[in-house]
Amino acid sequence: MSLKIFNTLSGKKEKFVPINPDYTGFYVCGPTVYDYFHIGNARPFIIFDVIRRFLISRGYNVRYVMNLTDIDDKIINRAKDEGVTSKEIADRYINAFFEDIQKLGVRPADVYPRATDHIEEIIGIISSLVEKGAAYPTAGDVFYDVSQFEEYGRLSKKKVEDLQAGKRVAVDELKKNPADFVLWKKAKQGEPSWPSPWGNGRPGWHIECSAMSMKFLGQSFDFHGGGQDLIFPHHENEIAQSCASTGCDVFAKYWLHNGFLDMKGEKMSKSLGNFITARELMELYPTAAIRLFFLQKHYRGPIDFSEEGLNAARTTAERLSLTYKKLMDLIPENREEFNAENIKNSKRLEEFYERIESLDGELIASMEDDFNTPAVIGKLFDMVREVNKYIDDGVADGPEKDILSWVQMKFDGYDRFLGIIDKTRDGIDFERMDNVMQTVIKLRHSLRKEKNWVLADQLRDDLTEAGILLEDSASGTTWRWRK
RNA sequence: GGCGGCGUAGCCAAGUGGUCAAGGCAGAGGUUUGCAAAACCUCCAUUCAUCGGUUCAACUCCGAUCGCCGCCUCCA
Repeated sequence: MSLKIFNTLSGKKEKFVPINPDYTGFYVCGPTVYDYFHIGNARPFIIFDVIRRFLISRGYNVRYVMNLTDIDDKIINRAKDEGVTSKEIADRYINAFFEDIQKLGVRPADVYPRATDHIEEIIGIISSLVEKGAAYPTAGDVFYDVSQFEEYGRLSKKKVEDLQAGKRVAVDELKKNPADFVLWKKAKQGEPSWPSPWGNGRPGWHIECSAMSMKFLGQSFDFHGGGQDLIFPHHENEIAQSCASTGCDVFAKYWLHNGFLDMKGEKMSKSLGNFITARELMELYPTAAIRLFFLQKHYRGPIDFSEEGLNAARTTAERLSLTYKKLMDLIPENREEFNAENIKNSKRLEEFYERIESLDGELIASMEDDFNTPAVIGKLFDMVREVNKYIDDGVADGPEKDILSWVQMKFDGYDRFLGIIDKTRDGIDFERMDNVMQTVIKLRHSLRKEKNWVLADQLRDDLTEAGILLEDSASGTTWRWRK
């Protein structure tokens, strides 16, 4: 099987053919750091990280870059409101960003370039565009001349003449063409600015991504990801700037765009005010549930945010984690290397092995088909049922347990890119807690031996109140946190 | 006005031109259990927005209609 990816540029699924054999370049549009990011913003952070981790697990050497936009109108306005510098605002929310993505189980990018650290590169690109006649300076501003770029509109499938320019926002009268966009903005009084050949000013929004992606990944690279709302104008403009300046045909080869998170049928956004921040949501739901909530839906489709959906995802995540914990508990400390030869004389083991092996193939195939995580999760739950059934039927020492360590390795493999199995013990010193609980369980065991059901039940009920669930089974009593 | 997307069971959500369609949540019954929990088994869409067309065969292809959403302005 080979990896197929839906490319916005062609509007079709395409086979993945890396540009460079040594590494795979992946650029994702990161946050503008003027506030905490909301749960809709979190979607690309999660999904593109999952895609990147899957690529890594398939053996690609991925170089993953996410920019931090640390200079723009919103940051400047916020700084004015609070009476602090733009840099203070940016630093504050960059720190918050790192805290939040870590809690969301998102692996850090390899590089997080900041716009303000790349003014020199940005000016370099603008200069070359001006030299080539692709951009024109006016009184302190520099605009990109859309009419000079034939391919303009290819990504978004828009024609410049069909755009309703000025319908909602007045067109800057300095522009030759309403679709032209600003590369360099003339400094206004009291705003942060940098010197340039066109006077003091600051970069426009789109140019930083061209500058930083090409600096870290080269003129042509494999993947460029972002939200669907960035297709136009942001990504269209990035292509125009980059290709006009370097003369290369391909800027990013595959363009990936995630769908939106809706709130009651409407896009969640800061401007509509219908948002909930990621950090607020993480107070209410475990990370695994939030990730599952996103991954149970294909990344290109819309998701409707709902409490019911999140609650369902929480129950689902718990089911998965419980099975994983069962595996862990059954596998001996000094596990034997699983050898498929050892199961040849057991029909039961052979069947189990083949069933898991076959589901494994289907799971990976689904992931390779444009990262179909909902189908992947479906296969994973087929496995969960197989494993639970297998365990329910009883597991003896030896090959019967060894095969479970093989299954656990499979699960670990999937979770290296999905990140939906809760393996944590909520930060509590689990060793000690477990020692205490073993004492309690022993005590209750003697009560049950005496058939003192009243006390035994009360002990269990009280523990449930305290947030700890006791579960009795033929092989003994186990405990877990109540969610 | 232009462009793009979506409409599958109570809810969420995959999928295929040809055994009347994965998985999850919720629900019903059962097995197991001292009870509980977990787990397992069974049931839960003759139907895939509507109407036409192509085809031996469509939910899957084409057209139209209705409904919803997004982009064309900052936006993940």
